[in-house]
Parts: sequence; structure tokens; C-alpha cells
Amino acid sequence: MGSSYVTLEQVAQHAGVSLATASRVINGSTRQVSQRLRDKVNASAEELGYLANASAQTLARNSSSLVGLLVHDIADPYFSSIARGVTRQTEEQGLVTVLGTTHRSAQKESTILAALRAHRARAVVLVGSRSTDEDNNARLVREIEAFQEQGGRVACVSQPGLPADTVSPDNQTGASELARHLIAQGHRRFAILAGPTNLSTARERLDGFHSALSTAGLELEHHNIVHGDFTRDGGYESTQRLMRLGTDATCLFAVNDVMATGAMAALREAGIRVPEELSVAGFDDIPTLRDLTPALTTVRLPLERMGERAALMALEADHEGGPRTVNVQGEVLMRESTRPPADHTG
Amino acid sequence: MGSSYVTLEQVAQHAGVSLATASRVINGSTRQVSQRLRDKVNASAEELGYLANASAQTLARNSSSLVGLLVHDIADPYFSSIARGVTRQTEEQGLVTVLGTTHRSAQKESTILAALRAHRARAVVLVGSRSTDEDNNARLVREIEAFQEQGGRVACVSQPGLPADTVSPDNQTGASELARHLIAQGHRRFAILAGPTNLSTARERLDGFHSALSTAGLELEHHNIVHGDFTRDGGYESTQRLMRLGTDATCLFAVNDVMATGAMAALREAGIRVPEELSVAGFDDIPTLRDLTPALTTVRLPLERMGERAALMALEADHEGGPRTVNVQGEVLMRESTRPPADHTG
DNA sequence: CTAACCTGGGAAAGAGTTTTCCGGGGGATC
DNA sequence: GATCCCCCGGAAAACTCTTTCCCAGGTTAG
Repeated sequence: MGSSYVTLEQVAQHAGVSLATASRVINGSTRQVSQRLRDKVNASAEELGYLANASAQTLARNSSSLVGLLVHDIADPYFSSIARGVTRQTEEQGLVTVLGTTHRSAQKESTILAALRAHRARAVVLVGSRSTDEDNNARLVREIEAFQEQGGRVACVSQPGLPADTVSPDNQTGASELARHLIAQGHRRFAILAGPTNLSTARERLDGFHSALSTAGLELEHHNIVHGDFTRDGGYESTQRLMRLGTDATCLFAVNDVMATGAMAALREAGIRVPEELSVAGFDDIPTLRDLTPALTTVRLPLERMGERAALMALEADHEGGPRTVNVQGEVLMRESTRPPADHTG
Repeated sequence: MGSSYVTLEQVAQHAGVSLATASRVINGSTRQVSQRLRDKVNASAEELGYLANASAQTLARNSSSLVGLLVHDIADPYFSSIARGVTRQTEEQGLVTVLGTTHRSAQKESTILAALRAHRARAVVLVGSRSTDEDNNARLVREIEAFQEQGGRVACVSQPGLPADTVSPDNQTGASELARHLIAQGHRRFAILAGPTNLSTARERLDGFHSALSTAGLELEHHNIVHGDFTRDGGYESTQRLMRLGTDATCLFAVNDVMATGAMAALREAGIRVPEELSVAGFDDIPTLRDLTPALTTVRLPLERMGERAALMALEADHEGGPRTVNVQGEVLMRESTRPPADHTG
């Protein structure tokens, strides 16, 4: 045992050159080094099994090869799909991904951002709906700016309005189009599992859906909107609540697939058949949930690509101008979980 | 703009003490510092917004707060469930998780392990079935040992036989018990989606299932064993292959839930009803897949806890003796996707 | 022929912590 | 009142790398 580290100095000695020259060879610096020495140094490094000490490099360069990835819950397939895209991109660039899970705690978020700052992370990708809590939001903005002042880059997925590059699905349009499709199917009375009231994603989808109904001259009654957790269990409970209160809706829109899954489970338990008695639609098209039966009508988002794109933006050379925004359009997928309502003739 | 870092020296000056004293206060060193100076230093650090430079610490201590987590694919819910457990544990200890995804490439695995070594990562958790490829295996063992010689700790999930602490499900027993339950239901002829031939997990589950059949005096015909990818699509394709070849099985055992999902999709498309015409069973009890219909008969593994446990072992104080192994027992869950075969009377 | 220039390589100064080693001062003991 | 300790604070080395500055030697231009 014992730390048998090979340092650059040892490589240099072995190659019979100075430390500086060895460094120049190893990281292909601006300055030229003769081919002869270059070969010698590389051979020595190879022979001794040299592996540069990353912390020393970070200290000297004041920038590391770490890229932060912040999600609420890595076991949630929405986040893990995006995470896959992010890691694909970072690993392609030879960078190392740091995974931080916040579980929707502002405090954990702060802690992780501080750690990334301490590590001189090169960039961070923030994933997940932005809360509308003002205090919390101000804190996040401060932390992002602190990170940026250190020379770090920040990109967000689904968190518009922050001082950083953003990849954002067009939730409003997606939900509106979905609503139009459902209206075209003959639905007139809707119930909505709207998720938490303070998440922008949930609100945008609700708004988009709502506005399409308004445009079509349809009401959305207040008691048909149920708020709850953005999770499978949240959807399950919200649906039970909805059923307890009674609803005359012919179609249930859950603002994400995960909640829709819980909804379908609750309906199944209650003996309500989908889509015969009630249509159900979701949002996201989570890959893992594509095999539910009936297949879920939803709005497809290219989650993995969104993650990839965000990472790419965060890692691109510095660009001029303010933060950029990439808008991603969803694609409505009408599948088995929705059909014209029973009383619909047409 | 520009790097406005607060260094420990500045904190020390502001507090009117030496650098060493400040350091001792900040990281509660062994040596005592009077309460008066202690307060002064802490106040100064707070006031200046001091954040220790992690790379400098790593360089000085020769050990970082990084913990590696290697999985094949973070979007696979099997891995993301385990990842959740790992991050829960690491974050509780104030450590930072580095996520590496190998996509079953030995080369990527090497690259990431080298990066973790370069960063003086404190520990690494390797998740995922170990390939039986001898060369690759030898390489992995060498890399693990190199990591350990540096003072890093290694723990594995589902990778028995490596020179490291291991959390391993008892695949054999789980599969055997599942088989016994299915036999008790009346099944006599089985087909198996056996996954890749060279993954220990897949093989153990196949073996366990097989041996239970043998014990019961049942044959497992060769043409009823299909190998394929350990993924949803692998299960889908394997099932199609099985159907093309024709099978007289009354029960299909997919060696993991993800493949079982693909199998159910293929069967549904082919118009074969589950469980009326064919029973289907899986393994793992992936949380995200619990809402499939019919609900999948499977063997539950506490995936999140397994990840947590592995991280815990990797982070515990050094212990004497060789690598430890924790065996995890699965629990057979008979659900809707299996039932006595149609021709079964009793 | 000399001055300016260019090229390649070496010495050394950081980068920010931790930690060891010393020394000084104060308290306790006799 | 002196001696021995102990306690606490400070100076400095170490950790490994990057990068700037400088110098030697050779080349080109005037």
C-alpha cells in the first residue's frame, strides 16, 4: 500500500527534461516543444503510468473538469431521461458529471451549488421546474450569479427566467394543442390534475390547457382542478380526491405522465375504465411509461435531447450577449387512453 | 467581474490570527483553539463569505469529498433506483456524487475510473452486472486495486467476485422461489428470456429458475430459452423471436422487469392475452413499472436500499479483513400477470 | 559585423490548503 | 519564587501542477 503516485516531476526526470517542458508536452500547450523531446516525455509518461493530479490542475488553472447536474429526484424517469442526455454530452467532452439531487429542498440546492463552487466546477445544469416562491428564487439567482462570477457557466432545463441559458419546453402550446385534440374528440368537460400550484411547469401546462378551452368556449370549473404532488402518488391521491368530490368530466388531464400513471391506478382500483368511462391524458411521454395500458395520450418532449442541448450550451465557448433560450415544441400523441366520450355522437 | 475569491488567509487577517489558526478553526482540527479566537474566525469567515477551495484541500489532504457512482445507463430505472439510494447516502454525509455512465463499454468504464483516481475520489460504487469476459474482468480488478492502493474504497452492487465490498441480491434463490410459486400455480412448461449470456445476474437468475424446475422434475427445453439484450427492447425482440419459433410454454419468465415489459408489449401486439393465454413474470420489482397492467408478478429487490447500503459500506471507516458481502433476499410477489394455466384443473 | 529577433527549455513563482514543528507564555506544584 | 508542563498560536514546508519570465544559442536583416 502507500500512495505510489507518479508526479509530473518524475516523468520529467525520467525523460531528462524540465518540469515545465513535461507539462507543455502533456497538455499540448501553446509553446512548441521539439518532436524528439515530445516523444521522450510521452514515452516516459506511458511507461511510468502517469495520471495528472486533477486537484493540482484545478488549483493551478482555477477551473476543473467537473460539470454539475442538479435534479430533484434521479429515480424519477423524467429527470433520469434528461440526466442521460446531460451525461452523454459531458462524457463526450471528457468531463466529469457531478450529480446532485435536491428532492425539492432549497437548502439542499444551496449546499450542492456551494460544493460545485468550491470545486470550481466548469458548468452546472439545473433541471426542474422553478418554484414561484420569491425568496427562494432570489436566492437561486444570487447563487447562479456567484457561480458565474467565478467563471462557471449555467444552463437550465425547464426553468425560464433565470440569468442563464435555458432549454424550455413550450408547455403552454403543448397543452393547448393537446386540449384542442381532445375537444376535437368530443370532450367538453375536463378535470385536471394540476400538480403543485407553485411550479412554473405545472402552471404553464394548466394555463395552456385552460386557454384552449376558453378559446373553444368551454368552461373549466373550479372544482375540476385538483392540485397535488408532481409524483405518481400525487396523481393517485389527487384522483381519489377528485372522485370523492364527484366529477362530471369525460376527460382527465394530468399535467405530467407520472401523475397520469397514478391517476390510472386510482381509476383502475375504483373500477372506472379508461378510456371507456373516462379518458386520461398526460404530458412528457416518459419512455419508461410507454408500455402502460391503455397507452397514454400525451405530449412528447425530447427529454434526452433537452438534457444534451442544455449541457452543450453550458459547455460552449463563451458567447456574447445575454442568456439564450431554446424553445422545444412538444408533439401531441393521441393513443389509447383517450377516445370520444360515450355520449358523443359523431 | 473576475474571481473574487475569499481565501483562508484573508479570513485569518480579518480575524487577526494566523493562517494556521484559521484553518484549525474551520475544520475543527485536533488541536484546541481558544473560544475567543474561534468565534472571531468564524465571524470573519461568515462575514467574508468564505468558501474553502476544494481542490486545494484535496491537494493538501490527498483525498477529496468525491464519491464515484458507475452505472450502465442512468435512464434505466433499475440503475436510477439504485442511484437514488447512493446519492441519499453520500449527500447525507456531505459528499459529492460523481455520476459515470458506461453504457456497457469497458473503455468508458476505464476512462471514468481513471478520472476518479485523478480526482482522488474517496470511494466508488460500481453498479451493474459483471461481465464474464475474462480479459475485461482482469482489467477491472487491476483498476479497482489501483484505486484502493490510492486509499480509495470500492463497493459493488450486483458484482460479486471483485476485490471489494459487495451488496448482492440472491438471484439464484429468488429465481428458484419464483419458479416454485409458478409451479405451484400449475405451470409445467416455461419459456425464459434469459438476457445476455455473459452477465452474471442474468445467468444466476436463469440458473436458479432452472434448478428449481429440475428439482420439480421439469424439463426446460433449449428452444425455450432466448437470449437478448437486458433492455425493454431486448425483451420485446426476444419475445418476438420466441413467438416466431413457436413455444408451448404457459409461462414466460423474463429475468428482469424491464425485459418483461418489452415482452408484454410484444405479446399484446401479437394479440396474446396476459395472463389468460400466457403468464409473464419478471424480476426486480422496478418501482416505475408497478403500474403496468396486468401487474407484473416479480421478485422484489430493495433497489434503493441496496444502493444506500453499498455507499455506506464504501464510506465506513476502514475495516479489517477481506471484502464483505451483503446478501439481499428478494421477495416473490405474485400479481396479476401470472395465473394457473388454462388447461390446469385444480 | 552587429543588432534585433526568434526558438526552445529551465528556474521559479504562484494557486489555497493542511499539518508539522517550535517557541512563548501562563498556570500549577513544591 | 523557581521549575516543569501544557496549551495555544505562528512560521513554514508540503501537496502537484501551470505559467510567466528569462536566458542561451542560432538566424536574419541592415
